Amino acid sequence: MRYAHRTAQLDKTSGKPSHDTPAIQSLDRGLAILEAVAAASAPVPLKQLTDLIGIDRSSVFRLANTLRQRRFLVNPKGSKDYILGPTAWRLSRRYGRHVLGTFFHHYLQELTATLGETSHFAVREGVEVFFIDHHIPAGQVVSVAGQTGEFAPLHCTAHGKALLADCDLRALRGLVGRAPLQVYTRRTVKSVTRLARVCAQVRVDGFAFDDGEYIEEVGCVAAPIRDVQGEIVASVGISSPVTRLHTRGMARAAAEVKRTARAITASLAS
Amino acid sequence: MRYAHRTAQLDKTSGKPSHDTPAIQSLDRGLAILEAVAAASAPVPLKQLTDLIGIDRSSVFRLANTLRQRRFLVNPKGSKDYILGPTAWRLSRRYGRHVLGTFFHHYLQELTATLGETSHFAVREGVEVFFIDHHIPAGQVVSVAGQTGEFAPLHCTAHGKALLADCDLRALRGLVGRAPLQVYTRRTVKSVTRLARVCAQVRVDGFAFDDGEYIEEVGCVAAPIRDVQGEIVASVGISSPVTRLHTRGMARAAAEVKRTARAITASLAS
DNA sequence: ACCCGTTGTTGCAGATAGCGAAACGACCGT
DNA sequence: ACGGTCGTTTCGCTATCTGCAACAACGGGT
Repeated sequence: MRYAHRTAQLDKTSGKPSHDTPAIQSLDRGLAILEAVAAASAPVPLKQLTDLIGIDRSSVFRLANTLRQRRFLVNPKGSKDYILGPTAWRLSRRYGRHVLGTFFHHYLQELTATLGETSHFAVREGVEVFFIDHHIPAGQVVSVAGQTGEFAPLHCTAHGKALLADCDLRALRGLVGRAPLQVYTRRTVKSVTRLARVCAQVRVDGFAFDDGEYIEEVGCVAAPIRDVQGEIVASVGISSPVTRLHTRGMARAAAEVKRTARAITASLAS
Repeated sequence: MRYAHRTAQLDKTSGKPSHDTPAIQSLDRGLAILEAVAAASAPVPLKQLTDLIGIDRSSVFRLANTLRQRRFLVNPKGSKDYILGPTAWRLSRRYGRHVLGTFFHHYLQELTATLGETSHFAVREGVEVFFIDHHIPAGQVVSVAGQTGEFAPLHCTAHGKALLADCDLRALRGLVGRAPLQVYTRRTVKSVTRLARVCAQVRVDGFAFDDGEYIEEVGCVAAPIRDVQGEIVASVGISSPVTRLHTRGMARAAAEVKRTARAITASLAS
């Protein structure tokens, strides 16, 4: 097949051909690539795109590369294959808000209200944490910025550790490889075995925390959200300046975050 | 500002400039337009895009037009302004699946399982129904195709009427204008006043139906989903070949759909 | 009603920017 | 080590995009 099913220029309501302003070739092709990646269920190698849309590999490469620069596409952990990137997500935020926002955002609101800190939802996207929604406290002088649409590493963030909670050493190795973990601050967990122990602890505690392991000044508490089968599908948590997290004690935050996670998990089971 | 904040070629993890394959200009510009529209909260006129990205009107027009042909952008009811289209939505649904899918899709599964018909979620997007998820029955010889990512009119679909249920005559006039309603089949509701009466009935019954008012052969039953404040935020329903809907009786379908809607509404309140 | 400014749309010709071919290089399996 | 596959880069040609400018469709003011 040539490059994808262009909806044949028909005005849906009337059937008359809409005036034929010719398409911009490279944009059109680029969008075809984007759709192809979106349609695929697994990371897509360049080759596959090439014979899917039927033009030269070099062109496909450059188009895909442009999409990557704008983060419509990304390569999972340095692989050459393509998956959808955060910008693609941002597109949806208007719709996404309608839905996801309407349905779950109030959990973030409540969490932020009771704790006075920025709260987030996150999911695991390949080997990274991906933030899908946030809520920022009103009238708080200093607070952590929202991160919706951003990626963060798994091994040194509370969300990441919450999302990894069910992993054992083998699973972790499979995910992050054998290489030593990227170090961001003096507190960053360096070894995978250590990380595995942390995960075990998260399973016990029901929450994970990050004490400036990723960004020196920022601490975080997060808990896993599970679906009906008990699988971890997302995480909810709060971010705070480390100092404040210490002084006010993380205990209360942990309790509230866990409560929220449980509430959401429960609402999924109904 | 020139056309948007390109993420300056930095490989996030290492800070080294990623190998500088130059971007495809037209694709890059097209994506800039897409992002601009996504970022905006209201329909965007061409002019605005033009001075936002700082190139000639004609180019912007042709780029935007290409985006429209692929339905990344659409013009709300014949206006010249741009909003995000269904394709953009489909992209995000890949993420959306992770979330929304995991969280609510099972309601559709159950509904489809008990009734043996295609089920949908929809939201109101401007003056149209927008389908955000669906589930198709397995092993059913004839069933209605899924419509995720598609638009449909409000006044002659079950979903539309469910979404409008709380509207009175004034509200309806504000939404659809004074013009007579577009007629699709002999059954289509033609007048706004009539529509208002139907809405009142929906409020009483707790569900809406469409007896081939939009597409001759397709019938549909839908019920509104409400958020904590009681506002209608979405709808859930099933589509069926009209004949089957008649013979099997719509009563059972209505009951099940209402039950599902109530369950979701309840899960939002928790 | 007329005009004028603004904004959307189409034609055109020139030049740029995108294209394919081919060379290069990285990687894998045998 | 070698051959094959796939990703990346170079290069020169020309198809394709672009900007200009004319045209058309509004809309608001007088």
